[in-house]
Amino acid sequence: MTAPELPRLNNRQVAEIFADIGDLMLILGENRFKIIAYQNAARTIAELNQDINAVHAAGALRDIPGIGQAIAEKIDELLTTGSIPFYNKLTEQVPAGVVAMMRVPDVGPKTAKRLWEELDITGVEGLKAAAAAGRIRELKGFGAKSEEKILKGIELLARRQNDRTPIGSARPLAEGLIADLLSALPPGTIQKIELAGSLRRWRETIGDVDILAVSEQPVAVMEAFRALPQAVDILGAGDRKSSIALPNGMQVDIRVVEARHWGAALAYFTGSQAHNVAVRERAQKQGWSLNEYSLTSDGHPDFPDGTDRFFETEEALYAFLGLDWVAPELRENRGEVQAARQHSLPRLIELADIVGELHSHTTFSDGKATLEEMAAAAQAKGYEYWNVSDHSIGLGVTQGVDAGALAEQRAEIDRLNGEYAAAGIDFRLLLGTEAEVLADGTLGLPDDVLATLDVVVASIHTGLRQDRETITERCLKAVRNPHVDILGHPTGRLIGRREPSEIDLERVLQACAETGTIVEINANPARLDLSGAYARRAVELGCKLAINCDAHSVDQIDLLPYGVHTARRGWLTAADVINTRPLDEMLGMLKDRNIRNIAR
DNA sequence: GCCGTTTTCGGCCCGACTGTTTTCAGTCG
Repeated sequence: MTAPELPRLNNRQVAEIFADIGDLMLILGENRFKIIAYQNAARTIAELNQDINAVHAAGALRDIPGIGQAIAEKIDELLTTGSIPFYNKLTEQVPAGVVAMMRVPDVGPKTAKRLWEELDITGVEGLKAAAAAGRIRELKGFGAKSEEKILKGIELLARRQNDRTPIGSARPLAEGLIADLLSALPPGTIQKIELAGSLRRWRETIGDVDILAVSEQPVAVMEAFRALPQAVDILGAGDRKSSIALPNGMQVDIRVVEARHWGAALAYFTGSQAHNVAVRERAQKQGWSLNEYSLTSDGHPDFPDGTDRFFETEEALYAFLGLDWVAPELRENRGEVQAARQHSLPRLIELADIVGELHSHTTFSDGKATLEEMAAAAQAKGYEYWNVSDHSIGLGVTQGVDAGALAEQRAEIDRLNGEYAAAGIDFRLLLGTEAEVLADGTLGLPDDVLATLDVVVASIHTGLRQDRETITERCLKAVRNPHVDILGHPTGRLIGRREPSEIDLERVLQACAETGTIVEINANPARLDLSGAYARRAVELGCKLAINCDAHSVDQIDLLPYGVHTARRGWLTAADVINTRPLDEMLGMLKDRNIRNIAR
């Protein structure tokens, strides 16, 4: 008798189960360090850049930091039998809706447990009704204000569709807030102000916006902040710390510190929590306790306990602990603290390293600007080369280029390149296409047409719901086509709106490494595809990458920083990215057939 | 439950703010 086929669980689904275990244990009041272990495991699995099933099959679960014997066994149970007895026991003890109540701001495990046990409330709906009916004040330690807070929290929860906001929405909002705050105060009130938290680390989604400032007049800053027109709600109002809610439900926290606290405070509020813990452990070993203001001696042989050391910059703080300064994008406790100690952090790619774009659109397909307008904008931005890569025919939703349109584009590009050359401008247009990878893995244009182009990007836009084997084989077929230079937005995800396809990235990236196909980091903040984590994996497997804006309008050329910071989250250096290279060198890194087309 | 450049046992970050308290527990980041 063979075991019934189990549905395959992806990393996110496995991570959710372990996060749920952590939440259930919180409510049941289990040992907090065990809870932290489950929470860490959940986070690690969610951010893992390899398929958990593959790691499991290879017997390498224990190699994942934060996964020990007990959790490895539970993952094994889950993947081989489809369930975890330990987890089942927990869910039997706590009604399903009780964990969900913890999503309401200010409702934590203790509160949720009391609401359930003492008032028999087992869900957010019941909580809302009880608060509205004034039943919660019956509990010792709760009053009318608690009910108000709960109702407000539920409202806030409903207003934001997702827990986290894509960085592409959050960053402009946050930058606007800072600008408005500065203009609401007399010049000089704020000496320093910076985004901290996940925005400074350039995570792809943002929970809360964290702003850190230095000012001699913290109260004035607090008042101006809470009076901002974007504040639909005041969630906290202290002398040095305040929180507001924005119309989209996003929470913004501001904190004002003294100038001498800046280094420790910026490090503290940039996080991540896991990175902070690792740095703090390092400090402790040296006899220092680290908080958001300073290092305080605690068991240090040379300083009496309680001696403070202040740092005006992060660099000074890290240096004091014997660490190189760690770029915020790396602060996820993925080996960066050890590398900082060994002075082996990579020299990360920077925005200025990018000299060319290899994926862009014009009115020949679904772009908003003409070829000439895009070229002028690109040239004005200082690019050295620019690949025009309109959608090929084959993508149903938009008009695409065929051989005739490509000939037209070639003529226009030749004319413009001639003008640049005559004017002594160091800028070169290339002709390519974003070839549609059709459902069977063939491309939207025939090979003899692709062979005439300078740089071919191949992308999947439709059929993203194909099963894992089908979409992987389809993509592999495109990658193995000798005319395909770049694999565009490999997973097809749209952050917060569409999950990545089920594609087996490990196999695809291996094939890219073998064939010399360049892998794209699509800089559009809705995509960021590959992600930083998978970009790192791609480099580990021997791939080269390209960071592309995929601009459909002149404005979208400005999205490049999202791509560069994503690459930095993947520990990438300029050497890993081909469009940091001068034109000839870049072309030489493509599957080599292109050289003959471009040399003239 | 995890982990090790003092440890295979004994640790595991810490302060601000809030609400309901007369000294603190809960939540959050």
